[in-house]
Amino acid sequence: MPEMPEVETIKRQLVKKIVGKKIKSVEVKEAKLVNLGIREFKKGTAGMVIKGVLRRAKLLIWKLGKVSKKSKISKNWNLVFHLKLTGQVIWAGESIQPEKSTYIIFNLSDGNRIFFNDQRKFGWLKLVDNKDLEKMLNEFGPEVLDKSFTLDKFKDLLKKRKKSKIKPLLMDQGFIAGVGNIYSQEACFCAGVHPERKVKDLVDKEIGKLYNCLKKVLIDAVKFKGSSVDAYVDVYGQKGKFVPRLKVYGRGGLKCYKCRAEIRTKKIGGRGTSFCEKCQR
DNA sequence: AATGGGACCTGCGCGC
DNA sequence: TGCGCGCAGGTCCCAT
Repeated sequence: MPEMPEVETIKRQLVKKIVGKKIKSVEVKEAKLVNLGIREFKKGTAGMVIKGVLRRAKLLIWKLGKVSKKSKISKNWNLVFHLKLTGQVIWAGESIQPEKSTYIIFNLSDGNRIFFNDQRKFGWLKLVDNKDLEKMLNEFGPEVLDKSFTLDKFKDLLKKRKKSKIKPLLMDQGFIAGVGNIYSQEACFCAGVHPERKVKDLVDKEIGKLYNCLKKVLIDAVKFKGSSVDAYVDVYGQKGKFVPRLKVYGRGGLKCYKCRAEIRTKKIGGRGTSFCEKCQR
């Protein structure tokens, strides 16, 4: 399912393909996936130029602008995507056809198209102005790979959440942004920290390890274009290559790569969580 | 403040 | 073969 590395992969690919392109028309086949009425949504997106593509947390953001006759930007909108569990953003040239789960189609004026697919229909697209976008983005904690996210910053944030279990906390988007069920488990394994450890019981050395591991895991996952569990594919329909490198996620009942003990799976904070009881204390 | 449960969806794998 | 069931997970909302 798409977490930061998957959305980042999509963003990087889209930057190369659609920035500067104009949206000629938009088709919406499932009204509940967009925040406005279909007519309004189309009105706000068709005719706009894609000025940029960004990512924040697990959100994909298209900066839209309309160029007036005097070639001044008259209106600025932002199209925000959340892929949730099964959303896909597909770059379709002329030969790739929509499928059952293709609910939104952007027809670009160069003849190419972008599909938004979502087999479970949990994902959404919201057209918002700059002010609403800012409000939306302010709800998130820091980006793990941002240079402002220092070890001291991480420690400060942890001080406010002493009673939390560490693994669900890492998935809390208001705490830090972009980490979901896969990479929180991987970071805990990498740091040798049991996912149910309370923040207040973590010693400095463990916090340091968690900090380094969070970054390492995310950097590596981006490098391998994410993990294709569930429906995730990149803009070209290609699977991410990180799954074979996952150490605990999805490995319940298998042997720990480090100590050969059996990986356990347990519900923690309502989410399936795999870990090695021997390596993670 | 933190946790637990349900809701939203649909495809898949399991057991019979 | 086919059916029904439970499960999966990101996020929000409500309750304890």
